[in-house]
Amino acid sequence: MEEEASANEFWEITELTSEFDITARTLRHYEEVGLLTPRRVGNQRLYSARDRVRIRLILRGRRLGFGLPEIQEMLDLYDADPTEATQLHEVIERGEAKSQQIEAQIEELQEILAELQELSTRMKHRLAMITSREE
Amino acid sequence: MEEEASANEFWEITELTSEFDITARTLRHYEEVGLLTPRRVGNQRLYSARDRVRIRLILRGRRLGFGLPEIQEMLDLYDADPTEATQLHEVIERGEAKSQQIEAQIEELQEILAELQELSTRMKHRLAMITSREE
DNA sequence: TCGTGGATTTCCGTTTACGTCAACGGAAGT
DNA sequence: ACTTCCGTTGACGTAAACGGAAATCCACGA
Repeated sequence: MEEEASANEFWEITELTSEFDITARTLRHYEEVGLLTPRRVGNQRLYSARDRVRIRLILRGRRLGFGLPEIQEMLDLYDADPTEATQLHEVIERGEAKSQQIEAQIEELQEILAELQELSTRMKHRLAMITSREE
Repeated sequence: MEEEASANEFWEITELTSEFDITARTLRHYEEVGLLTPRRVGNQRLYSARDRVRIRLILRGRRLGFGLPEIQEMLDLYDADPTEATQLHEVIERGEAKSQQIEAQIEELQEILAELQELSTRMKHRLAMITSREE
């Protein structure tokens, strides 16, 4: 009975490094560039649930080849809470721009996928020819 | 009447730089790492139609965030012309592995897309609220 | 009080994918 | 012959995204 109170609201850095399989250096780097802003107790970092969500989003973006500034933009979109109409317009515009970009990206990936699958079926046919001839 | 014969079989480097909007350095770099192997006339590079196809594929891969070694792998798959059954198996395996990886990538992109679109509709609703209240 | 283990800061190193000179070459027009 | 215009080969520079080592800090238990 020492810290069970307030139900694990925060996480230390090493907990997250093992959970997400990244290094502490990486988390500190994300902080350096402004992607994360964990609380401090003394000089020790404590990450909130929101931070964890953001980490998940960042890593997904990285897997997909996005750069950190680009990921920052997308996080900004999620965070946006505009009250004025003009600001709302702006956020909607940027969101739809990103959407279109991602749609294009999906289409290009689907092209590659189709080509790979066609390749695969060609090779399978060829394999069938060979093995039948070899009997 | 000086070079119309054999119908523009090859391209010089600057033709390609303007066509694909990349620098000569980039093309030479792709050659350094083995992605391209243009012919030489003297020490001047001449790119074939096949080279142009590869350049297109390379640039598409780059847009999608793939690294050059990864692009090399995919080009190797397209180039593969295996005759032995074991080699065929290998190519098929690698091709299907890449396919699965790309499918996963597409799914993650679709998640992002869905989130962005949801965000957009939320913002549009909010905008509608505001503007109607302001009349 | 000491040490020990974990966290932090600082700073230099590394990889990838080119950018950017510098120096030179060869063909083409004049 | 001279300039002009690509083109070439080094060789070094650079931005992004961390890696890794060294030195420091610091709470906690024996």
